Amino acid sequence: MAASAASPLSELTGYRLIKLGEALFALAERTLADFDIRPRHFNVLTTAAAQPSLSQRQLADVLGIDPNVLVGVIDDLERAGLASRQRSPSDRRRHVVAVTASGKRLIDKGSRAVAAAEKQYFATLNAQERATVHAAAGRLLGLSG
Amino acid sequence: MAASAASPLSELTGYRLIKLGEALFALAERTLADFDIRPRHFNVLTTAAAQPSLSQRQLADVLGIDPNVLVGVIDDLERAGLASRQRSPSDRRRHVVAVTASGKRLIDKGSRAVAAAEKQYFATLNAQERATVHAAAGRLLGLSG
DNA sequence: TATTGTTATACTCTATAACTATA
DNA sequence: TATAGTTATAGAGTATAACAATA
Repeated sequence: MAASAASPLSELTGYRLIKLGEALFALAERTLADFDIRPRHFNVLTTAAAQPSLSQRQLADVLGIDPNVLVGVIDDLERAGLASRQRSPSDRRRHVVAVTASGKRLIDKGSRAVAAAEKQYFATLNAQERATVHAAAGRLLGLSG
Repeated sequence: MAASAASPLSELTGYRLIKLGEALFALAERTLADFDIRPRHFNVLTTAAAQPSLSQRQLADVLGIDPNVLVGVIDDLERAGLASRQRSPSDRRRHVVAVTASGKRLIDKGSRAVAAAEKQYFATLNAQERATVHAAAGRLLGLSG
């Protein structure tokens, strides 16, 4: 039993999942570092690409991050040539975030790399275990899929 | 499918588990706030209680936190009367962390509260799903249990 | 000289609230 | 006046390295 070599809390499922989340975030960070992009930036980029009509405010709402944080992230993405701001003609207060061709290529490459890293990380789980974890996490998070 | 209402990354198991970990950390924070203690402090306290002979350095190693951070945590625990530092007679450089009776009572109450909060949080999972998630997380983290 | 605990420092991240420009 | 984006500021958290006491 691990309780003598680690925290007694590691017998709690919630504690394990907190640690697992931290480990997976670190894995994402390492994996995406090969493409000079951080997880949050990659998340913003893929979401903007999937929903090209979103304003910064809507993007911030969808991703659950503060609008002022998004400013810096999009600054970085613009500087790297991965996305660009475009004023909405109908409401000139709004900035619609457009992903460049370079940004889309990075999404493709990054997604493949992250999926491969995940597959390796979860290699000790069989197909059924992995499906259960995936579905259970989705249900607990209130995702419809 | 959730992809149109959230990040496309939410189809990745790793992304879901990162978000799940964040949600569970927030749940632990809210639950333990009733006892005026934070998750990290509770973790240090329970580990020190389970292994009374550990020095601060060993405690830091076991919990994977920096020794300088542990200083502040133990300061807080001492101030709250939950633990106390005791110099090791055999090596006067070392501080062994002793948990007080009050600290042990808090461990009992806090553990019950956290377990109850978890049980409710995982209520939508059946017994087998929950067992699979628990075991899978343990295996991925390299726990022996 | 090496190690334990502590302190000091700087850096990152985040949260809040002003500020501008548009509506 | 209200909202979108931006900027400024302060606070929390963390990481690194210097430091005093002990080995």
